[in-house]
Amino acid sequence: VTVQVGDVRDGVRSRPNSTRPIPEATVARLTVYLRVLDALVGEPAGPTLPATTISSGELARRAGVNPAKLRKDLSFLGPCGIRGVGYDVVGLTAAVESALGVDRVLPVALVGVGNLGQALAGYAGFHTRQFPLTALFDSDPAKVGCRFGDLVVQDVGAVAEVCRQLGIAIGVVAVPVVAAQAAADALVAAGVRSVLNFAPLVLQVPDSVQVRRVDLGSELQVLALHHQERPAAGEPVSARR
Amino acid sequence: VTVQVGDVRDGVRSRPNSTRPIPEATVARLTVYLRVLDALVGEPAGPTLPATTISSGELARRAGVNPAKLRKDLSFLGPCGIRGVGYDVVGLTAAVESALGVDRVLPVALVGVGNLGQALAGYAGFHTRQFPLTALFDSDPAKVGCRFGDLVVQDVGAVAEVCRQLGIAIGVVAVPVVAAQAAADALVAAGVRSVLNFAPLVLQVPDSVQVRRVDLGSELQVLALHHQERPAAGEPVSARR
DNA sequence: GTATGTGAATGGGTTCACAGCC
DNA sequence: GGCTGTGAACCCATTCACATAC
Repeated sequence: VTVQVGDVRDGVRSRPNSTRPIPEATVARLTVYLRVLDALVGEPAGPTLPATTISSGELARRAGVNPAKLRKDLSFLGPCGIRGVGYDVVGLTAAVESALGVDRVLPVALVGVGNLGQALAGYAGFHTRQFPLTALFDSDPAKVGCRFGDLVVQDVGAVAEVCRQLGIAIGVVAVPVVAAQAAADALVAAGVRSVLNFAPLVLQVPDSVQVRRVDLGSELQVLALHHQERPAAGEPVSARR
Repeated sequence: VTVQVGDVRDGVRSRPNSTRPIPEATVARLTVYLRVLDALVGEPAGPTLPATTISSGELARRAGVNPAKLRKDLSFLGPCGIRGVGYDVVGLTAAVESALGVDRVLPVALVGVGNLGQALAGYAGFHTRQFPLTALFDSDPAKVGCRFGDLVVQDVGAVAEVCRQLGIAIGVVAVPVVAAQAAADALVAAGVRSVLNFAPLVLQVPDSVQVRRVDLGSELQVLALHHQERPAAGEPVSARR
């Protein structure tokens, strides 16, 4: 099943597509469900059989979401469960993978092989079949030429040319703040249209390029705000009404 | 980026008296505005004066959002601009900081000092005045006892006791998947009510604990899905300014 | 004239509740 | 009996447009 999502950005709305578009928020959660499903098949399956099927309630619990929300999310893939029973684990996994388009191979380039860059390179979920890490760049002459795994670090000045040659689809920016915009510019010049930015600033890119930000500081601050609003630890939340 | 488990359903509602509740989505963007504002004061200010004031349009452009959205967001802080002029940079900075409660000091503990953990420890925005990195833990006997900066790595078995003693408010989980749930359990046992999780799985915690997930794999997959939906690079790379 | 602040309108996402199927 | 799938209601969030203030 090839699910196609409508253009999110342009004002060309009101285009009742043949296939329903998958909402933004649902896409984000589908990746979570996939994580949970993958973990499921790896499980010893406990006392029972290898748990060939799972209910929306159980899957929702493991994914940390509301069961109704989960069912609604999965409904965008078309009917993929069995009423009165649940979802077939391998079948559902396949359906979600298909919706997310895991068959597409998107070569990744990493700009910045400092602490963070090296950590990312070794991170589980990176360097998979879908996202082969294909090029490394750094501006530090001491790092250029070094090998990490089977890749050699190249100078950041070569980003545009090399990425274009290798057909890089996704660029990961893991350089210090001061170098981040230049790195993004180089990726854009190379025709990269998807960027994952770990530097704590907002990259300026053309509309045709999508950027996702991962910002530790922001995450901490959001946690902090909720922290002080929560009731002190210890007692049930129902304490004060 | 943000999957949050736990009780967030009515946001900031529990405080009828003080400021109006700030919507979830707005809080996330306030941290971005703060980033942009901080970058502004550090700027040489170009040909003009040190730019003591800034318009919603300019600030929105730098933050990558719609001007109307930005004004609506700021309106939750109460009137803080000057009509016909714009926002005073230092005044606005103070207002946003106040809304985010940057005066609250929340000690942070880091569980897992592998590649990722070390990268995080050195990350800008970590180890600030608001979020002092106060304890390090790892399960690897080779790492226990090592010093990073002015901290000594302790065994992960000591998490509960040490975190409680130090009054740790936020725990960061940067261990491999297999060890993540145990790490979270230890943090929860220590009374930590806010967790930032970098392991690619959904942590199971009580409702009284909030978790934010940062998952590289999920980010890549979301990028990937949008990637294939976008039109191939066709339009001119119009100036980003 | 210019730019903020904000009700009102619009759109998207979540939750509910129940119909439909096993 | 149990569980999925989904319209409908509800709620949050974005955008619009203009009154308001400088």
